Amino acid sequence: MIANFVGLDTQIPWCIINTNMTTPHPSTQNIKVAVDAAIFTIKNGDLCLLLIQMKKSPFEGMWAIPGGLIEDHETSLQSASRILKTQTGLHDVFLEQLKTFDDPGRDPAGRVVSVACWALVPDHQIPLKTTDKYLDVRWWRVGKLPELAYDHQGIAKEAVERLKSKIQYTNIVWSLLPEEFTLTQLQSVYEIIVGSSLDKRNFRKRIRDLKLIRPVGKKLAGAAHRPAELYRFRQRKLEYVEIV
Amino acid sequence: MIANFVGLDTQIPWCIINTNMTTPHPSTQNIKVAVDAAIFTIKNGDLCLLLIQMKKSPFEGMWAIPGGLIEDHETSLQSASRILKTQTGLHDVFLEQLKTFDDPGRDPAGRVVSVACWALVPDHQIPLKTTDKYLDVRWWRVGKLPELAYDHQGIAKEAVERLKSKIQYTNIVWSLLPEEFTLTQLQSVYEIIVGSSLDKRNFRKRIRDLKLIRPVGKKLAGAAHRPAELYRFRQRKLEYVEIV
DNA sequence: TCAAAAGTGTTCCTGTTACACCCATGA
DNA sequence: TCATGGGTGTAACAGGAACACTTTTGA
Repeated sequence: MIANFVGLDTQIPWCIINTNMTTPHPSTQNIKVAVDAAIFTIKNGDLCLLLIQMKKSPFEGMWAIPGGLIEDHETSLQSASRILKTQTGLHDVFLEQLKTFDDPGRDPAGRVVSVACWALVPDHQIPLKTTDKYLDVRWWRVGKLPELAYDHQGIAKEAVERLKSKIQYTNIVWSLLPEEFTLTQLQSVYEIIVGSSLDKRNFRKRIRDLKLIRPVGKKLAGAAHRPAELYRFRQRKLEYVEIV
Repeated sequence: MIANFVGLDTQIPWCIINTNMTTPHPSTQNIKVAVDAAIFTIKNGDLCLLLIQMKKSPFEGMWAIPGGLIEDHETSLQSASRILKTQTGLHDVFLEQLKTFDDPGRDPAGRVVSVACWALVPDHQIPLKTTDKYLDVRWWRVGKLPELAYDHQGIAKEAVERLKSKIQYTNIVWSLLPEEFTLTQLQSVYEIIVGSSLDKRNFRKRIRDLKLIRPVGKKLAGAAHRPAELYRFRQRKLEYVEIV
């Protein structure tokens, strides 16, 4: 099959990265491990990211993605879950690892490797909790983020990309919606995230075929028009869309 | 648009994860940061993973994905690149972050968070380098891996999944092939990774449309049949397939 | 002249896109 | 009765899948 491959070029190897060939097992390693949690929601028709305003120098007054050092006994996801609960009071939402940010210069205070996680929470009325560690906590429209501390601009960018991509082949939007919702609400969430409008009939056909949601049997009355059927996700946990 | 969302259910929150609400900023954190590098190649028609045989207790004699603590001044990718060069002598290949493995119990010797990376290298004749740190180094067929140390079975599994998925929408196979290759070799690599055979005419049509490769203008003679045209990738770096 | 792999187009089918009208309700 | 958003089907199109024979070489 793959038998007659041409041999590898005999070019002289050169090194892209200025590697230091000392032993990779220093007895004392001076690196801290943190978590940053990019928490998204949809508010008033916009995708929003939760940011905290920093109290401590050198980023005093600047906005940042909430985070902190992980504890010796917890995983990064548990740590992110803790941050999520502290800031929003929410739990049991979509939350996963994004990427680890480990540029040696990313934190001016010292070497900190950060495992970035991201989460999706439904729009909710519970007020955000300002702790004494921060000056303020707020939802910011993803399209109009302020300048961010550390390398958090990069984290935000990658998280948004992941969201846009993952919404296409999974059921993660369950975590942005209330338990019961209408098809119009569902479509609206997709439109906000992908950033363009979708055809109503095609959208409904596709959603029906995916079998991720089921009708509840109730209608949402109270508006001056035909009441909408309510739906629920079959699973409120990550499912991949079946590619038949 | 998204204005008339139903309010969030008033169910009583319960906690999935047994979070410990002590301060997330312990002054002394006792966690080490490592890198593990899952290095793949294709040998004799099989997808293979590079494993080292461990010297140290408690995994003495067991096979593992090569890795080590990262140094204070380097990123995880630089660290992985160093490992890659040490083991294979290669450089300038596809290498990216996979996921961070951080279960507190994953290393019996203490808390080690590992940033797993993965790489693809072309089949090459350069012998693998056994250092005095390991008993042995070998390529193992991915379908027949031995029992692995730590949580390396999980790393291997996720890396293979990522490879199978990423081959579909990027040009990463450039890193598994010599600089010049035939369309049959290219198809063979795809077949080995996806695990099923592909139609020759459809494959060539698709590859032609993707415009990732270009003919070199040479033919590979020497076999008792019509000589095959040689091709090169336009870019020997990550490109995403254009979805027209 | 034979064996072996290289190379090349067309038809069919399936899934995606485009598109317009009636329905149920509250005011 | 009117304004508002909810709800529904079909026809055209495009991209993917199935499929077989001729070419070029070395032995």
